[in-house]
Amino acid sequence: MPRAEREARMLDAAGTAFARHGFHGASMDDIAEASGISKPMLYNYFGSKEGLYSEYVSRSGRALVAAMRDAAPPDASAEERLTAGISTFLDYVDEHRTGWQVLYHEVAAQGGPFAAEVAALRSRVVDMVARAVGKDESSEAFAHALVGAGESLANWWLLHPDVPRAELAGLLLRLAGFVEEPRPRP
Amino acid sequence: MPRAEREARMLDAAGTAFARHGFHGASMDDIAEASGISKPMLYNYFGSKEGLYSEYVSRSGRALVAAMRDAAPPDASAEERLTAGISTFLDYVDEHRTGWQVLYHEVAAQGGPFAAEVAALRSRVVDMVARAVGKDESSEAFAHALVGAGESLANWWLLHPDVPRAELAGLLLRLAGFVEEPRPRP
Amino acid sequence: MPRAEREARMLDAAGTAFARHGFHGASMDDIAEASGISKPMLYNYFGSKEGLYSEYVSRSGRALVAAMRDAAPPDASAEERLTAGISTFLDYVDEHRTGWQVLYHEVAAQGGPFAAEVAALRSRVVDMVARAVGKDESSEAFAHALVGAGESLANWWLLHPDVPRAELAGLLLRLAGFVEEPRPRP
Amino acid sequence: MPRAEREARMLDAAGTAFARHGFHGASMDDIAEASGISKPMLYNYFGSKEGLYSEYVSRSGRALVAAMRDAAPPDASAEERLTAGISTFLDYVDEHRTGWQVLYHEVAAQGGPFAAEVAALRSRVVDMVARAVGKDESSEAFAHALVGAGESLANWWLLHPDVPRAELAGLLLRLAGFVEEPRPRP
DNA sequence: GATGAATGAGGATTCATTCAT
DNA sequence: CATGAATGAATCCTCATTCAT
Repeated sequence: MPRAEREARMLDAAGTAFARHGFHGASMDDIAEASGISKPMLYNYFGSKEGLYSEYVSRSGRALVAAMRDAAPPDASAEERLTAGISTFLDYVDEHRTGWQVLYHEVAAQGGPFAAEVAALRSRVVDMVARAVGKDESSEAFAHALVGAGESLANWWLLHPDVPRAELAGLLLRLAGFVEEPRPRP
Repeated sequence: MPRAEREARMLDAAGTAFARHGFHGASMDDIAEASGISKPMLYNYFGSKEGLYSEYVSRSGRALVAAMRDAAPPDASAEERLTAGISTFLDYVDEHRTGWQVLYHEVAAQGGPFAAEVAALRSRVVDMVARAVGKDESSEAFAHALVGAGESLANWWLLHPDVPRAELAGLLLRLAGFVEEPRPRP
Repeated sequence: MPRAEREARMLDAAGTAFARHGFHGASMDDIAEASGISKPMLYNYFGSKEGLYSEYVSRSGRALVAAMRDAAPPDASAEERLTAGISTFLDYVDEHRTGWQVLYHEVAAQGGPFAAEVAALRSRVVDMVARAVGKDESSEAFAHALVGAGESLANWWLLHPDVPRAELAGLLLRLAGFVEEPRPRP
Repeated sequence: MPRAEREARMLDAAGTAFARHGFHGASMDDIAEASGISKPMLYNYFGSKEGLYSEYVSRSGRALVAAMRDAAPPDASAEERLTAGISTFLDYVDEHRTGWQVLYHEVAAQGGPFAAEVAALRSRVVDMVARAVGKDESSEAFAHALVGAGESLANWWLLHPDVPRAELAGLLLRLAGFVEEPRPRP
């Protein structure tokens, strides 16, 4: 079996276990068994449980950020870039459910040993959003709010899969201020 | 030492440990030592590690929801209620940092044995928000997005304590659609 | 509450717990709760768990041996004494089921810390039997066998309470050699 | 070290500990240390303390019953079969002292979670004896008495090893009714 | 005298990690 | 390389025992 495939299988099994039970709850025994590869190989490839987790989180996060960054051509308008980013984000969540769960969990675990890396990745997303929505002084806070809204909405969507993706994207765009008509003051 | 104080100390130490290491990562030994009370007492008061965690989460969550519900008089307008709720939420996060961390962490752990209770509490917040922002069909999704925005913003604020609370509240209100002037289309 | 009654209640609860769960399996907490008397009292009266157990075993054993010794007048014949002893023994087992269970359990635990006392009590029973069945050289072994037969039969009887007591007594007497007609060689 | 030998060592140490302290009193720590094998191996091989105990009891019991069943050729007479069974039983007790102690102890612990299996094994012995001594209505009780006599005698013999085995066997046979001359009525 | 409340010590069990083959 | 087999170090939990009131 080629090295790359072995690695992929291990990471796959690890992701499933981490998503289901969390870092502490998942056991190396289970991961080894689920991947069909012996425990010493896990250690040979990833050094430790932390190494394995870190690698999984890191890959998932990089994949998400890269996809969002490449979602729109560099010369696109702010609105186009935001639209493409939102769409790509929702695609990612839909297609990499376990990866997303682990990532989001780590976002929430603010102080842990892996939080730094995830925080850095999330910062890049926030920056993208901030650049797209404008440059005034409060845009960083605003971007944080928008990213949180997107995360929450994505999680809600996983429980309500019938809601069409476009509706969610529209909602987020409206939140971001890209609206035909403002919500009238009640 | 009166029974209530002992209990408070244990819950305090437990909260800190859970916030820092998560449920699995925190050990009853450490909690006992940090609270200055012996392990058997933890079991006498809370029955098990799960019981202790559950009690901590439960209290924190109830306190938050109750505070938000009572934030505005019943005859207040939607905007007033939302404003008061946001303000109360930010107060809570500011004053009960560890409680908030544990709660938010549990929001992210979507499948665990305690998630149900936290999910129920969060639902009540979402409902409050949904009622405040209107009744159209997409308001549930919209409310989820707003709540996520608030959570994310609160976490960001904890890292940037100099930002005045009013600014955050204004931002969230604007997101909710209560704005003097819509963001102009760029 | 008079001291004697308190003691009796504690011993009663202890006997039940010991019979049901064994020495190690029974907990002082349970015994205290079952007797309706607080744990410190148990320690005040019996010093330790071992003390409590020992006292219970000791009383039960002494009661059994005393009853058997006094079962027949001193001038009775061997057969009469044996008959009376067997009958008394069966009475005891029937009426003090828990005491008997604990005693027999201790007989079987040959090496434990309480075995010595129980062994001494049992020796006295064996001696009585030995004196009753005769004085030839093998009578000690023979008496041991008879006592074991009685114990086993008593336990069997507890599971088959419909068998009349007289039948068991007859069987044991026949085993002891006091028979009208010997079992014919098949 | 081959797997079988490791297992044997663990069972050996377990037997000693269980015979000396009983199920509850024996600790897995002690068993592991006595066997020179680490605790996790005990769990790997036997699953739990109960599993270990159960396996030890089960093996000991099966060995005893099998030996007794195969002690005589199938076409032997009742007396021959009984003689052979008694002899085999005494051999077993002599050669597997700890196994016997644990088994006998479990016979006395009438209600525990392992009692059922031991009771079933003992029943088979009782049945063998019942078949050997005849078929009248009281033979079950009689067989129970005889088996108890054998057990008690065996225990006595362990404390008096100088008594020749044949003497004990003769005594038991005589009790069973296979005698040249009945004990004369005193 | 009597008890609610407290704890030190230890028990069963699991897990990340590492060799010997 | 690859793995079956092994373990040191925790972890959760319980229990006999003792104070302070």
